[in-house]
Amino acid sequence: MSDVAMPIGQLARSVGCNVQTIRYYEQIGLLPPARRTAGAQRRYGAAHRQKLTFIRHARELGFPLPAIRELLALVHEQDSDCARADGIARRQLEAVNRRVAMLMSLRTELERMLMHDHGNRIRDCRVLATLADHRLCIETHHADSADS
Amino acid sequence: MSDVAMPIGQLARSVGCNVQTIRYYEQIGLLPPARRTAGAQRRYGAAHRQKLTFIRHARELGFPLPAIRELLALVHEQDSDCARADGIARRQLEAVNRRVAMLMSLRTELERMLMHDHGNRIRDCRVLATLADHRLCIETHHADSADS
DNA sequence: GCTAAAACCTACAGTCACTAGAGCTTCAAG
DNA sequence: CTTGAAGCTCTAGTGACTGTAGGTTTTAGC
Repeated sequence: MSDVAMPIGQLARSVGCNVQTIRYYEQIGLLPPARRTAGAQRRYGAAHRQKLTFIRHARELGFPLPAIRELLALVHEQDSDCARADGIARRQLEAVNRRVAMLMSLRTELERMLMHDHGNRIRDCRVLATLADHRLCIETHHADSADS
Repeated sequence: MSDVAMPIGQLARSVGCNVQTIRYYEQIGLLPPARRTAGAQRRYGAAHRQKLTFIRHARELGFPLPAIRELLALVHEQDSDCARADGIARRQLEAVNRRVAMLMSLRTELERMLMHDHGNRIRDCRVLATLADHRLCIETHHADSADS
């Protein structure tokens, strides 16, 4: 894995994403354009790999691309205030908390559906009955924009 | 909320989704086409509302539309086996479990990032440092197809 | 130097489950 | 009969990629 003049496929393997994703990031301006060989193939160095690692890690943590763009910009303002990065992370944490809470209640509901399903004919199927009638739910689990 | 000859907006309000969504469901064949007035406006009855309620509830529980299509088909086979509906719900439960597990570890990671952030200049920012270097994470939190 | 295969390139379409908008028509109340 | 809300179709856009077609470049072996 030589850092110097890496082709795109090698970079992709080394950070664990796929090739199209890298080209996509370049296309939307998240990654700076790579330098090219005479035959117009992309070649990457250490700087690009670091940036891509940062992006992929943030994506794994669920940050949306606009937030990542902002975070990347912050990295370059070494002397500016950290509060903005903290704010972005905090908002992300809140979003994660909302999603966890909702998923937990969905899980409860699904487990309840499955546990109480004693009929083996459709007409006695608790799963289908529950889906057909919201009143059979204990908890409320309304998606409030925390779906994605 | 008279059940007879409801226009689309009223149906939408009564199940808590929006109008375009209903038209979309009809377009992709998830809801049967509504009957129309002379002026080609859709009018719905109780059967449509029940079906739509079922669909929306399943969506709130995170079922993807193809799974819902299958569940809807099962409802009409009153005498067939319940196992298929159970299987669908069980797969959905597993997906929810995977997502919860991942989100919990993301939350831990985000909390850790925020808790340890004592520098107020970017160069000491734990949030940015963690994103830049995966080795600063305790837990692994790699998204394995449980992202959406 | 030559060949073959792997890897690369661009450009565009598709995914999922909607959402938004333009531009027009119909309905229901007064 | 008028008016304004609500309806209609059609098309495009969202986010974050993924997949495909059809062509070019690179690289390894001989």
